[in-house]
Amino acid sequence: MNDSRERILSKSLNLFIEKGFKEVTMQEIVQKTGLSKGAFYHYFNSKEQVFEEVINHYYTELITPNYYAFSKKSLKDFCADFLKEKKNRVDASKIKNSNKEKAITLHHYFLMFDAIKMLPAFKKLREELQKKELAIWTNIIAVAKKNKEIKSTSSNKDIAKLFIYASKGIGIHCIINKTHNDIRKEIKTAWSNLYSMLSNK
Amino acid sequence: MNDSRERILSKSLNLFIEKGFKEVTMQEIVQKTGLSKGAFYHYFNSKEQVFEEVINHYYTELITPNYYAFSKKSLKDFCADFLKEKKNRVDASKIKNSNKEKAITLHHYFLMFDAIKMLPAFKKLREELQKKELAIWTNIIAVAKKNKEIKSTSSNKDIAKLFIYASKGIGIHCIINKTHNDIRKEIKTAWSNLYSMLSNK
DNA sequence: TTTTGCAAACCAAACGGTCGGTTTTTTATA
DNA sequence: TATAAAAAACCGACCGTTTGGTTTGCAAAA
Repeated sequence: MNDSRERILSKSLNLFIEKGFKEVTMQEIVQKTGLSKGAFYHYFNSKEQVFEEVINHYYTELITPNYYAFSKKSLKDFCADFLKEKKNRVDASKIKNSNKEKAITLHHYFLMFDAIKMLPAFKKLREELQKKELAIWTNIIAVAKKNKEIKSTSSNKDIAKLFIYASKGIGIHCIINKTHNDIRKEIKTAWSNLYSMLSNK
Repeated sequence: MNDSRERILSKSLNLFIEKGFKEVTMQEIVQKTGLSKGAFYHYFNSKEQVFEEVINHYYTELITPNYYAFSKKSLKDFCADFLKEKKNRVDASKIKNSNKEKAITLHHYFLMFDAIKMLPAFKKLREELQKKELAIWTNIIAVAKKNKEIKSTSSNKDIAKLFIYASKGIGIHCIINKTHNDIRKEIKTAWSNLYSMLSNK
């Protein structure tokens, strides 16, 4: 693909993450890319269009887990795989975008909200991903029950939800309080606590 | 207090909730209030100032739980009280502001993020509230352990976190997926699942 | 007569976007 | 392989609109 075009996409993404869609001005985009407004509008019809492409090309894959990498036999392994895969995914997107940021920040959340607001397709994708996530967790819980890895009177789905909700709660909590570096650790301990409550002690 | 001034505050709040700080324009504010720009700037120095006052007077109390209303003896009661008090609080703010909205929406989150970004005092307040929340949960968990209401090898704090994180995860999850009406129900079942996992069955 | 409450006209700056034109690169042809 | 035509890449002045904010003036209350 064209070099300048890619440059615009890349620089725009950084700006969007930094400040959100509305707060980024054309001036800034043009300035960061080193191009002119004319050049920009040669490649894109509008600011909205860059945003949409940026979200589709970059952000979508950032939030899409590769479920095939997860263990399907042990809940304990599944949890570990989940965290590992997520870390890899985030790291990969950082490298790809040569972003110096060390972690997902509150700004990433803003951007996701912008995307949900502005792009119905993205919103739908997210909803489907969440359904899939719940399904896959429910499945591994069922397996773990059968294997006697855990035991509980709660339904598989309800247990799955506890794992998911805990991680999400930790997510916003750490991001809002700018303790991003603790996210993985915090999720790990939360999950292992849940696990020990479920395993027959 | 002056009538027009209050009117500006009230209408601005609704607009801020609907669209977020940046997206609300002066035009809209004066239009909704039925006043003129001159009138607005007679009472306020800037858009930022209204925002700050709106957050301080209305939003702060919306997010501040009245912990005295909670049971200090039984975890089960504490959970119920927590949900009931939260409902009351949200309802009260709705009545006060004659807001027709049925539930906290994604926009409320946006607004909170705006407030965190723009108002350091609000950010601090939130952080303190969260610390307090964790402390009070940890305490009730300790009590419940002593009472043999629950039993677990996990630390009180870790268990407290599970309850808190679950509710927060459910919060964003429901809000993003526009299933606001399920929040209370969802939290209830999540907590009761946690509870049953902790109580000696 | 002074202060309060407000309206309307007004302002500079910033916004996203356009447009006429120039330079650079690619392609076609002789 | 030289050259002309065409297309793609690019520039920056400019446009109309909207932004948050100001100024002026005036009617009514104090």
